[in-house]
Amino acid sequence: MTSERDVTARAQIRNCALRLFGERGPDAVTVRDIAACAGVSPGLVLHHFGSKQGLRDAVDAHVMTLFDEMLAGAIEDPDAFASGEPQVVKGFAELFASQVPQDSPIPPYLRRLLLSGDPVGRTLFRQWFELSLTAMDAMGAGGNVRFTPDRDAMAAFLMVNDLAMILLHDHIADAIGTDPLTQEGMQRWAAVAFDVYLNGAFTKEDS
Amino acid sequence: MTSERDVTARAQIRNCALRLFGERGPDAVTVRDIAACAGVSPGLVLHHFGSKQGLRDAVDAHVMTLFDEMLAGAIEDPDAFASGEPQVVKGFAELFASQVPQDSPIPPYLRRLLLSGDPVGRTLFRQWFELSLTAMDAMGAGGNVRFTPDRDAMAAFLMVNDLAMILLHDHIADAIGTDPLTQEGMQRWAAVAFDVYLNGAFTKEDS
DNA sequence: CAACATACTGAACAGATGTTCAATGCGCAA
DNA sequence: TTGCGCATTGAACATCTGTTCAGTATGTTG
Repeated sequence: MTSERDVTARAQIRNCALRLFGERGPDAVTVRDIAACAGVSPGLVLHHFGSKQGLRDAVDAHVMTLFDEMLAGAIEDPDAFASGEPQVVKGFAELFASQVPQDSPIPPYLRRLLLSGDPVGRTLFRQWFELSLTAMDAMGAGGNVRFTPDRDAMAAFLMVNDLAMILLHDHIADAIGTDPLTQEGMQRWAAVAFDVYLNGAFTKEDS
Repeated sequence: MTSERDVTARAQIRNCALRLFGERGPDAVTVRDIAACAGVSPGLVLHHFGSKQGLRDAVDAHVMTLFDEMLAGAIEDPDAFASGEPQVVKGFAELFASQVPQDSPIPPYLRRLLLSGDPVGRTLFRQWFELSLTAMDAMGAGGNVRFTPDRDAMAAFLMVNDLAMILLHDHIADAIGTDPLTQEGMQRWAAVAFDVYLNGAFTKEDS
């Protein structure tokens, strides 16, 4: 009897919570809001998830699963890793642009996850940072990335630059007039990033 | 009769709201929380600011004023702008590290401002972006920054990389083991940024 | 058919929250 | 002193919110 799609009411509730939590923040969303969005009674939300906190945990777990699948799919993809291309540039940002639909609730939720200070976000960042380290090492072994004395800081720098595009993407779209999470916007952004990472941003007056 | 410092109760309330809003988000902070933090009664909060929304607006306005002063001071400072040094690198991030105390409530609040999607954050970003554009132009005229076909995207890229360090600074501190908003952490971070912006991050195999 | 498990509803409740308001204290001018 | 204006309090109120629960429907198993 679900109106929208052929998904269980439980999944419907979880999806609504994911979207609303991302848009307004969990504290500004009531159980009744979620129930109304999912077209069910408030009681059913608690019936399936025990409590609002339980629902938050379930949404967190679901998002982590989605990310895991996304990364796993990307790693298995022969075109993505271990090729001759510089991988940190077309890292998370391009992965997002290719895998995540236009109006996906994931980016807003990711924003909250990384900036709310909760342990789930910390775990996620840590996980991605480890991945960035190994990716950079692989690129270094392939001769694509310069040697640097501060390996950790360099990996963090490149990764954070990448993440920033996702976190600030609305502002960037406002500023440069193109949404960097669309295909063409990503090309424009990647062009600049590639240029800087290849040639730097400053002139060398001494060379 | 204020216990903490020699500030008016009104300012005390505003400061507490700023700190608590930044830490937990406005929706998770009650009027009673703020009153307790400021050592006053809940009624006084509403007496001074009309409503909770009024207090939020007042905090926003206060933060905007602080940023204006910070930027105005930096622009007037002969050592900061219009020198021969590359300015976008030691832009907002270093400005923050030098002007903002260790446990300042500003960074957490700035995070919420930029990522909550409200118009104040949008204004702030826009404002800083315009500043970045003029700064980059000045550097270009001075011969410090390379010519680039996509001026807007380049300025946005450099600025966003800088902002990211502030937004993600807890995560970065976790990952690399040094807080990039301290003096030594900033030096480490700036070293990497300077290196990349001067020499790039990739090797050129064709040169 | 009967018994049961499960999905689901909607009313009800206790506590929290934003807000109002009458009352109090206090400094200051007349 | 008297009176006025402002800061401040704390109780009270209406509403909202998370949660509980008794009850209904439906499909499944014996």
